[in-house]
Formats: sequence, structure tokens, C-alpha cells
Amino acid sequence: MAKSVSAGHPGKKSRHTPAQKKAAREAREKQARAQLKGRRPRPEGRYSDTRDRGDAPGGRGGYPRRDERADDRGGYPRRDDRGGYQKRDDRGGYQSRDDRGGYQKRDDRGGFQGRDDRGYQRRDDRGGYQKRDDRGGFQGRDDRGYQRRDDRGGYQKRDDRGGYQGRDDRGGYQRRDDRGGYQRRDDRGGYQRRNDRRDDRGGFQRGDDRPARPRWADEDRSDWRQERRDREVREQRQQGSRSEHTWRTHRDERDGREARRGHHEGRGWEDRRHRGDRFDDRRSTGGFDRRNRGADLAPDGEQEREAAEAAYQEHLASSTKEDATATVTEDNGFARLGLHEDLVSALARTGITQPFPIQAATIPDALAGKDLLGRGQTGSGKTMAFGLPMLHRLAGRPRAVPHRPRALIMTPTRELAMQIVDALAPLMRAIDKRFLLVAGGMSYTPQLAGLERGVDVLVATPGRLIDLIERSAADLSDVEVTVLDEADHMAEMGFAEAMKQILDLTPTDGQRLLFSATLDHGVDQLAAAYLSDPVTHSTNDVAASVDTMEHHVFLVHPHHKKPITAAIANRPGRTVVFCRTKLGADRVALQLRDSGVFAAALHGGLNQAQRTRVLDAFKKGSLPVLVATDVAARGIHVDDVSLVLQVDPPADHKDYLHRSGRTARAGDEGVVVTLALPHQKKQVGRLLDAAGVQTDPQVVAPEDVAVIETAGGSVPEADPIPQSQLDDILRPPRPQGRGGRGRYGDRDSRGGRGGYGGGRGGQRSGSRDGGDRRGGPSRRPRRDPDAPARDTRPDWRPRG
DNA sequence: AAAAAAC
Repeated sequence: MAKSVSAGHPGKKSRHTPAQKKAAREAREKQARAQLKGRRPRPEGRYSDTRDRGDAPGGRGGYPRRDERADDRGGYPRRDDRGGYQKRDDRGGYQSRDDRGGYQKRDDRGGFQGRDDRGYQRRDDRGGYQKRDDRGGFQGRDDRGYQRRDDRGGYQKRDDRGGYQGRDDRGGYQRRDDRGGYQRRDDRGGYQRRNDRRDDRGGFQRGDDRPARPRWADEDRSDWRQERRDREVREQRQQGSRSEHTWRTHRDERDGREARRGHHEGRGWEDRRHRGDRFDDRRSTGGFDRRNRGADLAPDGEQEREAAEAAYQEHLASSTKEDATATVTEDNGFARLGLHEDLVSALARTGITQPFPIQAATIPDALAGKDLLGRGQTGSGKTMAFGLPMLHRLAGRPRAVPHRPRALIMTPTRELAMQIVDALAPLMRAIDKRFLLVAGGMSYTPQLAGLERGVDVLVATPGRLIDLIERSAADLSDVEVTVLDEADHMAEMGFAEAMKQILDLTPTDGQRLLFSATLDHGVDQLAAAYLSDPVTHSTNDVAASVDTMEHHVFLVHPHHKKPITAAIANRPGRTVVFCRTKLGADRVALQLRDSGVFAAALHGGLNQAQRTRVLDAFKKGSLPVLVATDVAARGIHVDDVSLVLQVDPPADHKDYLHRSGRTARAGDEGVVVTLALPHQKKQVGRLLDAAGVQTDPQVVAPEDVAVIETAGGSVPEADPIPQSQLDDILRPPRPQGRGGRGRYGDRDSRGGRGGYGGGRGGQRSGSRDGGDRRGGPSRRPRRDPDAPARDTRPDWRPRG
């Protein structure tokens, strides 16, 4: 633990002063409460109190922000901007922004200059918080523009547009990628960059009118296509000559401002196209089509809600096994490990009585409080391997103080986080602990409210957690156990920084459990920095050596890829198809549907509701084929995936193992087929070697039915799958209008809830906390009579 | 190189 990097966080040390600590907490709580109520906290006496407490990052000092903002456009304004989450509810976003003079102020304080000035520096010094703030500041603004439009336009719009939304969401990420870091520096070349930026700046105006009604939203689709063609021509011209900048400038001068606007928008569009997926994505998810079919929507909405409810009930039923009566028998392996009896019996109720090898190996050490480096395939039971000791440690302890979770589980993807909550929820209820999922793409409200109430176990993805920490909604200084799941993924570039930031905020003497499928460079570093004297455990099996897994490599001609893919995927049983890119996933899914194989894409470009719904449909079985990017390669567990088809070969052997690990789980049989184009043969060969797979590539043509059938496939003969069938999956269940809020909470995550949490907590713990929930404000915890009662969504928040 | 992760 001495190794832990605490030096950079002197604030942490200072927390031995109880008085300070208390004052800080009180101020924080007060502020958080105020935020929850959508108003600004009152000044609390001297400035310095609040500001000291803020310990700089994010400039959390509450009150003076407003004024200071004009002077120093540092973290303060940002916080204001972001604090808007509540206000957003109360008031229409844009308007109030204008009311507040938000834009103006930003102009005054030279927001953009600030960004210009600082942008470079920041990138240079890369100070975590600052950079975040800044990036966030600008980015957030942009994103929020979109977002807010979505929020306001609400539900319907999102419905109408379907895939479109995804595009917005993705815009955020992508943009961040583009702008952030080295990449942007590389591609932009000063000029272009500056152009972009100028455009962005113009974007203030744009920010004002655009979100309200993006220009293109009013355009006919054909115009779009025309415009797109035009742009393609332009692109070609630009590529042809290296004088893009000159050309642009010239054009701008020639056509004047109006043209620049057009240019700007065009540019944005081009950008998006370059990024790969927008257009096709939208097309494949039928956003526009749906928009044009608006008339269908109203009745569909009702159906959809019913369908979702049904799906939800189904989900409930399938995750309600805990009801089964079971007694803890003498040979219960978990009892022998010394686990808390409530945990053991809760496990027994779900039919789990014997630990998997990794569990048997790690649990004793974890119970002993040691730091742990666990290496094993997902599917080997890692969730319980860390979950059980963690909960054992919490069992019988007093409830966590508000905002200060006792245990933290970090995962690289939202899906994985949900999955972990699903798995651990019954156990946490069994020992009467509150838990909360904290992840992006979902509403803040329940997360803030949950933290406000106090959460014992926090399951989180990094970004949102940091966000909440910056908002002072979460404080990690009471964390006793930290779990990093899929640590190899989180040690990757881009994630690592966030992980370190988070780990630095947890006490150095806490227990840390790190799980990773592979132990390579990044994980080494992370482990060395944050684990003290760790015990290493590995289940020696790599996925490839699972003897129930069968591997094939098919060498295919590029032209044959599509029919062969369809023939392989057209099979009984669940199939996961992996693609390298989001665009590829969308395209393959579309092609499969065109060929009569029902498939849907899953990737990070979809909005969270869609992601959840797609995955849920796949789990439920209503969707037989999932076409995914590597978002699904790690950790995601779906029963009975009998085939993994890699349309694009994985990037390296680790990815191969991760991907193939989606099948042949828990002793099931599974087939892994990798398609390789001729020029990829060598690469795939190396990759398989590294993965320890022995398979001779076979040359396969569409006629080779016998070969294709090795995976149980057959040439599909069905009609193309209509878009509507996909829509049925993607479309959120909808509590229409504001009235619907009660049950599912806000729109953004409602879909996500649809199948996932929905009321799982409600259902199980209904008898326990239902009253509380219904009781609304009057039954809120004493200490917080003002907490919003709106979160009636039972899951993802602590029960209590 | 792509994907993922906050707004």
C-alpha cells in the first residue's frame, strides 16, 4: 500500500482532522441537497470554507461560482453548467441558459479564448482534473446542446429518430476522441484545426439555434443525399490537392458568412462520415425511415410499452430464482470457505452451492484481506470471486455514510456493470446492503439520490464515477474494498488515467482486488502501483484450451464473405458475430437481416437504452444473432451462445480469447469460426498461435455447405427481416409523456431499465421497500426531507 | 487501429 500514489493527493491526508472532515461533509451534503432541489446553495459563511473543501479539482467551491465565473473561467463555470442537471428538469434547458445569461457570460469570460489558450497547455500538462474540466466544459456544452434537445424533445423525438439518437451520443464520444489527445493533433494540422475551431466558435450562435432545430432536421432526405454527394465530391477534391485550407479559405471568402455556416455544417457532417458510421448507421437502424413513418408511432408506442412490460416480467421471472427454497447442506462449498451464512444461503437459494475453481482459490485470500490479482477467463465465476468476500466483509457492518460507499466495483463497460449488479443484487439484499449502479448514459437523478441516501456497494464505470466525484456526490474515502474487473481493459490507454484518478481517491490501506483475463503491460503497471503485496491467482486455462470449444478458420474470398456469414449465422441457437468497427457491425447486421437472418448490432454508438435492449433481447432469445464490436467481447455473459463468428479477425490473440470466451461457457459446448480474407491468412495464423489454438485454415466458398454446417448453419432462404422487427427491439417501452416518469424514471435510461432493472429490485424487495417508495417524500430518510421523490425506479439504487 | 468510458 505504501506504493500507492498518495503523494499527489495531499487532500486525502488532511482528512484526519475530524473537524475539517465534518465541516466538509456537511457543506457537501448541503450542496448536494441543494442541487437535488435544483437550486444553488446558499453561502455558508466564509468563502474559504467551501473553497478549501473543494480542494481545487473541479473547483467545487459552491456558492461564489457565479460571480467568479466572469473572472476566472476555470472549473467554476463548468460546475455550474453541469450542475444544471436538475435545472434541466425544472426548466427548459436552452431558455434558462439564456435567461441566466449563460452564453453571454461565457462570451464575457472568454470561454473560447480560454479554450484556445488553454487547450494546448492543457494537453501539454495533462493535469487530470483540469483537463477534464476544460474538455468537459466545452464538450459538455456541445453535447448538452444535443442532449438537451433530446431531453426536451423528449421521448417522441427519440423514438422517431431511433438510431439518430445514437448518433448524438456517439458524437460525444467520437468528438472527444477526435479532439482529445494525440490523434487530433495528428490529423488536424494547424490550419484545419483552427478552421474547425473557428467554426465551433461560431457555434455559439449555432448553439443557440441549432439545438432547437437543427437545420438538417427540416430537410428532406433527398436533399441530404444530394448534399452528401456534394460533400463527397468536395472531399475528393480536397484529398486530391493538399490545399484544403487554401481551398476552404477561398471558398469562405467567396461565399461569405452564410457559406461558412453551410461549410461548417458540411464539415461537421464530413467529420462524422469520416468517423465512419453515421450515415450507414442511421440508415441501418432506420432512423429516417421511421421518422417518415411517424403516423405509425402512436399505436406502436402502446404496443411497445406492453412488449417491454412483458419482456420485463420475463426478465423478472428469469432472475427471480432466489425465491426457490433451498437449505444449506453440509457439503456446501461456500460455507466451508467461511462465508457469512446469509450469503451462503442466498447463494443456495439460487442453486449455487459449490465454488468454481477461481472462487475456491481466491476467496480465502480475499477474506483474509489480502490484495488480489486474479487472472481468469470471464465465465469462470469472477463476479462471485470478488463479490462474496467483499460482501462478507461488509456484512454486519453499519450502513455506509451518505456519499461514501464502502465498496467499489469498477468495470470497463456499462453492460458489465449491470451484469454485476444483477449477479450480486440478491446477495446484497440478503445481507441488507444498499447498492447502486453508477454509469454513463443513464439518468443522474437516481444515482445522485442513491448516493445521497448512502450506498454500501457502488458498481461503476469510470467516467460517470469521476463526474459524480467532481460533483461531490460521491466520496471514495471510506472505500474499504475496491474491485477492478476486466482490469486489462481498464489499463488500456485512455482508461488508465481515469482508473488511477479513481484509485488515488480510495484509501491506500483499503483492500484491492484486481481481475484480469490477461496480465500484460498495462495491468502490470496498475497492479504494481495499487496493489500491495498481492496474491496472484490464475485459472490456468485460457479459453482456447477449453476442450468444449471448437475452432475453425475459414479463408474466404471477399465477395463471398456476405453469403458465407449469412449461412453460418443462419442457425438454431445463439450466435455472436464480432466485427472490428461499429460501422462494420451495423453493416453486417443489416446484411444479415436482408438475408433473412434476424440480427441486431450492439456497439457503443447506440444509446444506452438501445444497447441494453438489444442485449436483453439477445439474452431473452428473441434475437438470435448479435452483431457486436468488441464492446461485447469482454465480460458479457449470455447463456447458451453456441457460436462465435468473427467476421473480422480480432486484432490480437487476447481479443481472440476474449471474443471466443463468449461461447463454451460453464462447460457448454461452443464453436468459434473466424473468417479471414486471403491477405489476412498469415496474421490470423500468428494470432491463433499466440492464442494457443491449433486449427488449419480451410478455404471456404459459399457452395461448401458441408463446411459451413460444421457450425450448424445453412443457407438462409427466408425473406428479409423487416426493419420493424428490429424496431420492436430497439424501441423503448414508453410511459408516454411526463406522466410516465413515475415508474421508469427519466427517458434516457428508461429503456435501459426496461429489461434490466426495471423493477427487479421492486419485485424482490417490494415488500421491503415498496412502502418507502410509495410513501414518497414524507417517507424519505430523516436527514433529507427534501430529496426528490421522483426516483421510483426501484433498481440501481440501494434498497432500504 | 478500434473500441470503450461523462456530460
